[in-house]
Amino acid sequence: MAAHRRFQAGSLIYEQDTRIHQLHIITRGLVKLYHLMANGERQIIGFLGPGDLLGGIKRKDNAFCSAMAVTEVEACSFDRPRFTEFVHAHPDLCVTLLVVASDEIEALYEHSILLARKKATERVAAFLMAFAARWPSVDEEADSEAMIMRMAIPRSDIADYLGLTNETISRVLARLKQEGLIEFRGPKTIVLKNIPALTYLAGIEEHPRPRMALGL
Amino acid sequence: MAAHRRFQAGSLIYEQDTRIHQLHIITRGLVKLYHLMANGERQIIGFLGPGDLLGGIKRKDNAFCSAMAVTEVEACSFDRPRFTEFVHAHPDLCVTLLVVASDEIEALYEHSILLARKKATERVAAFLMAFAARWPSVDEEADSEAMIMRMAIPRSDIADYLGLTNETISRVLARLKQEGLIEFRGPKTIVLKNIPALTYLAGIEEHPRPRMALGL
DNA sequence: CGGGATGTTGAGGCAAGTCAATCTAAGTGG
DNA sequence: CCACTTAGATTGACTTGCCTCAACATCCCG
Repeated sequence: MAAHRRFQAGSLIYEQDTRIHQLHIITRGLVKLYHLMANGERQIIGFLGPGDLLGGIKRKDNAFCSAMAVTEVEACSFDRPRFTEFVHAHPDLCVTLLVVASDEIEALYEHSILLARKKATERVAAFLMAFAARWPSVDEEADSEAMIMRMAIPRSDIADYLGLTNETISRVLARLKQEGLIEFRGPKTIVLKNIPALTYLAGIEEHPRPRMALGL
Repeated sequence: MAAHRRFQAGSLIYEQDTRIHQLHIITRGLVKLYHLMANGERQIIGFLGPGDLLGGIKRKDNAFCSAMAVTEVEACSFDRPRFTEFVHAHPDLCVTLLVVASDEIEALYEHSILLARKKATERVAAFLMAFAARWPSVDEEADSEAMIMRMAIPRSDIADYLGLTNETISRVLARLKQEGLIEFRGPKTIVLKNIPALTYLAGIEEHPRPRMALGL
């Protein structure tokens, strides 16, 4: 029923406005979901990683977003009709998926607030904390509370996710570095030196519990 | 199992960070869902009307948003534990709810794009069209393609929903009026005179099909 | 017919966007 | 292994759309 699939970095898993044939449970790597607008602008809707469910449960067959592998990705893939069948046959699974979906809705509420009301600095801080919490890519620094984080994604992806531009991301990161909250080991590796301060900047009321994310 | 309830305009149905006891299917009126931030800013997450499901299906018992009746509201209300039981016992209902939830997620994707990328004019145009489509409050104008719309909500609610300020809403509406796309019959009643132009301004790719919305 | 809530309009400021010029890092082929 | 190449990142100067603050107008309800 399920097949193991592999996508190389940069490859499209499915494309906006085309039919989705499969549903994937990601086992390795990072996926970005994005939507292209008529004018060519791109909005990144979310990122998915190991344990997350992609290409979901929806009425329409056509994708609202494109899904692209950021790093190399491995997934366990199901044909949609067979999965739908399976869900119908297993009520408990269906209830579980409903809870996952409601968690996703709540996460989107929070992201709406970020996009609608937060300033660039707050957005970037929130992103760093959320990313670190969800994908603790590299281990903690030996001596301190710091955390070393490998960012697979380029600045422009962060920008398109946060509703900013890559220039603004650069400037904000530069300022955070200057203030001693973060540090670089090359542009893709960031050391979070002062996590409480970043959390405060992010304006986070509550620490996000780990959850299974869901992408359509 | 279910009880008919009535909420007067302006009353809280439930409050952010408090326990939700009931779940409501709205039968009349308009509800707004909003979240207050630490600094006192308010973001309106969505509006719900007849047929929509409020106070839902979620892991946590605590509400992320407050829900407030905008107009007088009538609803069919269920105790949460009993509803959960009922869902477990009726797999088909569960599948239906899953589809509703996925529609909601897709709608939130679109709203994220609006908040992240659209300009004030586009946001307002999109809001007018969406509001008119979802709650065709008053009939079409006899002679033309125009549509008369009664807006129960104040400018500040539109602003907080679109991530703008009430001043900006006023200015944009003034400009749309000046350009002949809309017209006023008092500040709460708007005539949509040129729907194609508004749709174009909104940058909508696809007309939203009617759907059941869901609020947490 | 007041008076508070809501809506409109104007002037000025600022955060982030835009455009453009480097700078750097990570490959790539000789 | 090193020069070359190119995509990505940074930094600076300038612009702009929306916010802020403030004054005024209008609506609605007793």
